[in-house]
Amino acid sequence: MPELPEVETVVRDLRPLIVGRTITSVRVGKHNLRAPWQKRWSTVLKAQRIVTLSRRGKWIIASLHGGPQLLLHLGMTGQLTVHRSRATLADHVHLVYRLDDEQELRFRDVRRFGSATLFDTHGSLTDYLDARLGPEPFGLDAAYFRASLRATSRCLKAVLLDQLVLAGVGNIYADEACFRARLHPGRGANTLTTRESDALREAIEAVLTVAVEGRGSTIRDYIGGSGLKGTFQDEFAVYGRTGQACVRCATQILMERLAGRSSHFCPSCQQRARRKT
DNA sequence: CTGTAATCCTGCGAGC
DNA sequence: TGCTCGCAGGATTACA
Repeated sequence: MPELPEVETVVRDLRPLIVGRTITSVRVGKHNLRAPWQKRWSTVLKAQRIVTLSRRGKWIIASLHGGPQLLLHLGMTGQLTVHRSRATLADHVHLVYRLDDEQELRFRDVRRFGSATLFDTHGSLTDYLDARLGPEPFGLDAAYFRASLRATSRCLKAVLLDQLVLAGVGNIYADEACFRARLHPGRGANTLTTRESDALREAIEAVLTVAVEGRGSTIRDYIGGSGLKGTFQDEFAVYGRTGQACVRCATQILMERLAGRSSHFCPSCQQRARRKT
């Protein structure tokens, strides 16, 4: 599923297509997403102009003129794309927002782990996200990140996936960041030196930046808001490359289950303990 | 506080 | 061809 670079791409793609448009009607499919769609939300949204579209972590926020905010999460297989109203409806489309220009914003999600929720007042959405998300990874405060790592014995992989520590990193970019920082994802977070912690923070920012530039990664389902696939999957150093040669030293990439997720790393470049020479 | 597993779903590839 | 199994970009909860 979409992690920060994919969600950012969706938002950037959709902005010119839907900001300034007015929702004329909402259609709901027969299956619920993660959060059941409340009937009254359709009424609230009707005749509302979309004023801004933004991203926070892996969440998408559409702010409407009257004040309500639509909060969307793509889960593992969510797709958010604009189509002409007359275009045929694909399978697994669960929400359709008709716009005032003969177009529709469609939320397709095969596995239905995604969600769409409406918040009536600005405050409640902020509270909802603040309770779940730490700071954005770009321009992250170095002291904060060091302190966050020092404060826990959990392994790096678990910490990077923890949205309260850092918002937006998922399974792919956690592995890619660890590789770039030459750190084993199983390392205890509180065993890192200051230098290592800083290297990891920089690696996260670097990999996310390049991934955004590449419009994210498409492994199977992901597409941007314009329907285009991402390209960063072609630049993976470790993710999904189990058994293949490390791009840096040619050692075979290993896969290990950490924090309940497949974790890929080079056993030579990313050693769990410092090598005794 | 940790880690682990299960839950919500559908689809796809591997192996038999 | 068809079956079963395991696995998949996430978030949340229960439990040892």
